[in-house]
Amino acid sequence: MGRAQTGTGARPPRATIIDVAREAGVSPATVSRVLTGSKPVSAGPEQRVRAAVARLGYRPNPAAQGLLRGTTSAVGVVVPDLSNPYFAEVLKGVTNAAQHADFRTLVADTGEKAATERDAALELSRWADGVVLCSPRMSQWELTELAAAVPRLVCVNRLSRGTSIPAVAVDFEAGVASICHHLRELGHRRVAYLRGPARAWSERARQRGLRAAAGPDLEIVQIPCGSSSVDGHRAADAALATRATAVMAFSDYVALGALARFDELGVSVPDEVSLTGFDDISLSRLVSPRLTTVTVNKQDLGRRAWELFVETGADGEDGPVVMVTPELVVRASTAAPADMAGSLPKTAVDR
Amino acid sequence: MGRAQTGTGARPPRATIIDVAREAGVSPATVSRVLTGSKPVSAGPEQRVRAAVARLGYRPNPAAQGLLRGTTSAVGVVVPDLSNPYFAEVLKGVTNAAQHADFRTLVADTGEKAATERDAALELSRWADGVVLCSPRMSQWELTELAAAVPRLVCVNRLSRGTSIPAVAVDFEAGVASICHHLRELGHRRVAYLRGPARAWSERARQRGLRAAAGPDLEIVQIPCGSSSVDGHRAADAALATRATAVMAFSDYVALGALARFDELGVSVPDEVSLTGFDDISLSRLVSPRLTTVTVNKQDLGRRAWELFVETGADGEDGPVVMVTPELVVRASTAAPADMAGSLPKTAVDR
DNA sequence: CTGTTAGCGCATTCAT
DNA sequence: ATGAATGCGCTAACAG
Repeated sequence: MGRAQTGTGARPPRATIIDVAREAGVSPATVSRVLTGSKPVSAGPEQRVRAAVARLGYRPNPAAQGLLRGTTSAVGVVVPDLSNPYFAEVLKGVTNAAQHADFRTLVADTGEKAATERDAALELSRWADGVVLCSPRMSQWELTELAAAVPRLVCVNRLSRGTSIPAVAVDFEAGVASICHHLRELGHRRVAYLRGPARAWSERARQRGLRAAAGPDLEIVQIPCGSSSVDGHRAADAALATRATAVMAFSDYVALGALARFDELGVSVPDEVSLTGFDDISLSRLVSPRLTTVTVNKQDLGRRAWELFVETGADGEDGPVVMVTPELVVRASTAAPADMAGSLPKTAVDR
Repeated sequence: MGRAQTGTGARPPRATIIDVAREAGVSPATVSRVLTGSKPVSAGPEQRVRAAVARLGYRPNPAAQGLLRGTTSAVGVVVPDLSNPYFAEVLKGVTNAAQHADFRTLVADTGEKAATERDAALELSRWADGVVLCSPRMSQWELTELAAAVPRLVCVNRLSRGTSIPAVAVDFEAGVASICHHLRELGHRRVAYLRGPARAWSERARQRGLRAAAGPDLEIVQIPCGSSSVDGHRAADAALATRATAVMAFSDYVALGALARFDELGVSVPDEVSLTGFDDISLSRLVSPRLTTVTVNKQDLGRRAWELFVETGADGEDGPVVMVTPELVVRASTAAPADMAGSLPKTAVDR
């Protein structure tokens, strides 16, 4: 009973370094020296080794190398949800940087469940030299404990005071502040804020920005909401009911959901109500009206996490923290409140 | 010079199975037996081993296990672009299924460059037991050659006639046909098609669907376009210039770009022109008007790829091919052409 | 039921 | 400059 001649049928066993050595008429050690370049090898054997490697299609077994070197040349990335383009972008940033350094990327999706973050990180840490943890939802206490068990743990969008976990994070506080500033300049005095998950570190940071920006000339009304577009869709009515002239969403996703609801309701944006997002996902400039938001380069976030990962390996000293300041991008979803139409000069912005 | 007491400062060396054995007062083999459950172990030693494992926080070294077993319990996934939520979703599907089977996922991003696909797959194949290749752009010839070098290669959205590469793919042909049918039912007779990348397998499949659907009562005008939203934005004017009453986009992304352009132009959808997408990305139901498209469960695609991956390991016989038929979802971006308004009964659909 | 031995594939000693 | 020997951490095959 013969096997198919093409495709996956007959598969020759993988060549080992011994096969190559035999084929080239040298010792395994010489093959290794040629491949790693660790010690000089004279031209003759070198050529024969290279030829044998090519002929056999030999590639060293990473597991064996890892076992010997005690290092894997791999980095783990734990994300709450790969369906969320935000995390997919961060992952891409890490992966690209890692590939550049000849590192592999292992990925785990926790399905937004804080309970599985720990196990996922622990598991990946056995396969990789370290782990990048994106927006971990676990408690501060768990995180600290995890950092003790995982070599080279780097956080994205989660800062931990008192511990030395390296982290790169968006300055949500500053982002929220710039949105508030923008809305106040337009003349808004009462803004509804569509809250994200209460336990999220980024939400708490936003709250700090809100507290700093609130004052006699800017009232913030908090609306429980969530982080998805359907959350935004659901919370839109409550936001409208507050009689606020502007709605500030936790994220672009939430804003887009709210926008869809406003559209269903026949509420015009920005004529009747202004709307802002956060993150500047690609679709925010495609919807109508184009969304005013705050922009952050997610791939860059991932790239910086990689850099931290590399640095951390070097010393293992106190965890450096990189803050990335997002930038306000004013588009068409914000305008002066209806009762002030014409009382302010038109702003010349990216419309 | 003391190290920091918290966080990443002092790190004890990883415990090995020998440490555990010593700690429990047994031999390494017994520890292994307790952990793998390969052979029975009496209660006393078992308890001591478990306690020692917990105390030392021991976890077996996967590299060593892999070396011994000749298998890695990992699967590689190669995608053209992680920024594209389509691929991120497929990746999530694979990852979730893999995690369920206690497999790790390695990911590589080729940056849409066909030239790097081969290397990425080859590289991952050394670290994993096999590779899932998403929408490979490489030539048929390269793909066949790659399949011979990579154990357990599975393709997503790329069928190869003549070879036995297992694959799961969306039935683009049927999807396009159902859109054509829908538009013809509405009364459209002239449709502009915004073409995807000419070399893409999925585009060629769409063309087959188009050829089958075209006829005396349905003319298809081809417009070179691309696969991104900016491509759609750019090609929108040309589509309008054809005087077609409906525009059929290669994908939802392209459609969203075109929609944004129509909005800028003041062209009303669907009153002046109907518009359709393909894929049903989450934002298609949030834009205004909500996009008529064809839906496919991308995570399911990934899950099925995983299943194929598992099956392939079992026999290694001829590659099974799974076709996933997408479903038309009619929303608000399609209607009867303007010159036929009122001449057809309103369709009762998801508006 | 348990301990001892050997070897997975490789890089790195140490000899030559 | 090269070859032979050693061991990374683990599990499977033997012995007891």
